[in-house]
Amino acid sequence: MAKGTDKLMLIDGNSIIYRAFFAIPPLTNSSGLQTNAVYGFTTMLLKVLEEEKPSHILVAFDAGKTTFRHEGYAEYKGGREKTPPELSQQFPVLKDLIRSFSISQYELPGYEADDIIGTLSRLAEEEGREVVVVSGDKDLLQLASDKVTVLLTRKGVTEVEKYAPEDVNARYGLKPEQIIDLKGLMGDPSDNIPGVPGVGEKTAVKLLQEFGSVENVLDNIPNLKGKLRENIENNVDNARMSKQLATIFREVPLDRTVDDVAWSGYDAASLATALRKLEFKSLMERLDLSGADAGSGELAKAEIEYETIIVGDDAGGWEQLDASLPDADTLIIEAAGDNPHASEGIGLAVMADSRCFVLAFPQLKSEKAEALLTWLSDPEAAKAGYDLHRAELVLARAGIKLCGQTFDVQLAAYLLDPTEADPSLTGLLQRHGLPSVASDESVYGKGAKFRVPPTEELAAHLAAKADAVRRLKPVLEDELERLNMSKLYHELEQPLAVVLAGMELQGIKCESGTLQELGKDFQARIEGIMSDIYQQAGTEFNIGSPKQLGEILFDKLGLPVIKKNKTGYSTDAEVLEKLEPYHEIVRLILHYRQLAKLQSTYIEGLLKEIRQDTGGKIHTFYRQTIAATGRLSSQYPNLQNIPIRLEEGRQIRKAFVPSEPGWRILGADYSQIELRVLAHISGDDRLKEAFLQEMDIHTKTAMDVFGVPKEQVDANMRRSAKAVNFGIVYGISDYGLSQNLNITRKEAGAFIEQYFSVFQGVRKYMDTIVEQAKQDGYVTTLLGRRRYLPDIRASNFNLRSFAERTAMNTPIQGTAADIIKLAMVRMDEALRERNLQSRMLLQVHDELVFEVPEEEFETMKVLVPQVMESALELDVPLKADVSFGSNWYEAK
DNA sequence: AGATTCACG
DNA sequence: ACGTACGTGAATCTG
Repeated sequence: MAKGTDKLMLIDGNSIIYRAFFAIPPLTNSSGLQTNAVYGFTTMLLKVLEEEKPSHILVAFDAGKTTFRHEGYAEYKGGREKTPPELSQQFPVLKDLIRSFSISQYELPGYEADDIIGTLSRLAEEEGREVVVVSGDKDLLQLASDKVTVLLTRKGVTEVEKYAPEDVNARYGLKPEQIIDLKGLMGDPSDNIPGVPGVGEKTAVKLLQEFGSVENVLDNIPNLKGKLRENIENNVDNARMSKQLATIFREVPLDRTVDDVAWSGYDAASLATALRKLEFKSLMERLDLSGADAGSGELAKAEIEYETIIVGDDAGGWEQLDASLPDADTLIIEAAGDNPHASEGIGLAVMADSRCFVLAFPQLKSEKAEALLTWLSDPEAAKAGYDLHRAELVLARAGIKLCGQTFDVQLAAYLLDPTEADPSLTGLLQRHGLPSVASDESVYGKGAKFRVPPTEELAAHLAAKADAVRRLKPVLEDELERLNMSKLYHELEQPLAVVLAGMELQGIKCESGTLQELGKDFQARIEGIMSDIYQQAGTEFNIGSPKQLGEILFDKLGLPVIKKNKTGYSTDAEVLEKLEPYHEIVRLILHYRQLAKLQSTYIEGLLKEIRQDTGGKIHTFYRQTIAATGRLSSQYPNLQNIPIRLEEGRQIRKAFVPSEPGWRILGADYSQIELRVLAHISGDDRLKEAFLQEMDIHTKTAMDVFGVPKEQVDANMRRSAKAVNFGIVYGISDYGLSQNLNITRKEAGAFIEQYFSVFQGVRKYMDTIVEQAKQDGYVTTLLGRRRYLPDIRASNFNLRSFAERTAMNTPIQGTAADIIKLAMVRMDEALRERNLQSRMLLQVHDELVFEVPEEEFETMKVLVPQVMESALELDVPLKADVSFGSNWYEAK
């Protein structure tokens, strides 16, 4: 869109969306979302953009329910119909769309959109700029001046009427600044502004033409007569107050300037994607965007703006590659298989300006690859890529150190929407309306059909990926900036990726002998229990088959059915525990299950993962882009769920030992990090006090909830309080708590009520966060990590309730994740700075595991908790407990 | 491939 | 009235 001369456009978002909602017949897109108000707003927006060609734009919104106007007059806007849910649903949709237009938006609690517009227009006027205000509300006419024009929507939203001061005069016979006097006299039923009864527009205008202002009218009451005089006499205060209410406040403390809202047009691709999602096809055509949208079916052919050069000992091209390396900035590493510690490299692509160099992976061994290896390992050579964490591991397995990772589109995309199910480059491109690349599956095949295609085809695919990274990078960087996550990305997640790769490559030593010994023991007991079970059942069957087990328990033995699932009887542990009193076999089955799990998942599973080539170590792979809350996850194998709760399983931890003689395992875990985070973000005084006094939090909760002194808290009370605390963190419901404590829903409800009456700040937080999620459509952590909750406004009770609990839980769990991630990055720095040999090996959500040489025991015992506790300053102290052991079992 | 079960925080 | 606790990964059975 052509850039206009210097002109600021200020749009009254609330007013226009309301108008549009009532003016446009209900439209619904295929996913059931009503979009009429967004559609109406957009058509209006396109029209005014085209006609006015502004250089700066801001859309202002009302924020929250109460404003400073309510302080003087609580009934302000009272008696209004509640905003229909079909409309309030559309607010977040509209706000997203405005973002896709790259247009600024602003709202500030306590002020209305009018006030924001009034203030920014004043600032612009003072700078001598031209201003256009767009609204459906004629109150805004008071802003008209020789610099400020007001566009009012007329029937519907697409037609607008232009008001310069002389137009205001022509229409009302008044000067713009008299509009507030007009309101003062005639009032405004829609805002519940009283005015003077019996005075409508005509009388008000007549009075103002004679006396000029409300104040002057009031001074001249003696000169009036009859009913009019009586009405005004009786409503002097009303008139004054009404005028005040109608006056736009032009001194709002904005943290934006006119320059901040500069607009240089929209990005066609982003807008196309957004409009396609909304199914606004006519608008896409009107803007000629169909071609800009990669997801539109008829795929826009990517204009190939780069040259693909195959490099290799047979193909040549080394000199050209070496000459281009100073300009190289994009790297793709392709490997076969999901586990990067056990994947063969296929190839790599390096992009420099308009040249993309592609090599088969083995070419890295060529003596001509020296310059390339230097580039890969050069921390000063910045590299963008896709899943560089994985790339670092694959390269490391080939003996090559990767440095200089500065931007990873997969990681960035995860921060922008951690719940997006499709993390592939192909999916990412589609969502951003960029030219697509072939899916890996279509190039390589899947499962048994996996094959590496001929060189030409492979090269084209890798080059297309490198090109895609290059296109995505600026788009994602902008989005991170806009959503205030740049710092989170560059200072936390990106450095963490490198720290994780280091931990994974280091690995943790695991003694196969210890596992095998345990396994023999488990095996003997499993066999014993199996024969007992067969005896009890009177027949042999597959105990591991829930179907066969169900038949034995419920059909043959006639035990009561507690719960059913899709496929038949449920036989999970919860059900079996309830069945224990009925038959001896139940206890045996529970024990069998427990041992079978240990044997298959932990003994056999871990044995398979021990690598001889790295000295009997296990190398997990932490995934940084999976968990919706910001937590890490661990795969191949999962080292975040090694047994601990039951003693039999806990023995497994004895196999995890230091990799050097004389070293020890150090475990450090945060104490109650989630409840401490809750104390901080809710600001609840009692909860904060509990942590400031370093009390046992569950005992303290029991004291407060049951209203008894410490001595009278028995084990059962503490257990209940503990369950309530868990429930609070998970987003509590009476049903969930009742299940956990095996009590009635009513009793659980009473517990919760009692808790909230004591911890009122927590109740307030829970209410506020859900409300905020409904308003914004997302929640955030302390570091600004964001999670969208599309179901928060669902009419389906289950979906909505789930989203509400998620809204309560995610800021807590996510902030705890932020904190330990920060601690890990700092810990890595601290180890380097001090030249320590100790190594950080594992992270288990609130725990870090290290291996430490003897001479560093004392240092680490102090350093680790110090770094963990100071990772982020909260209103309550963070606490980390440390312990040493000769294996992971003992470090408790 | 999807469901079930269970290990962890 | 509605019926779930929040977040993961792995093994196994089944259709």
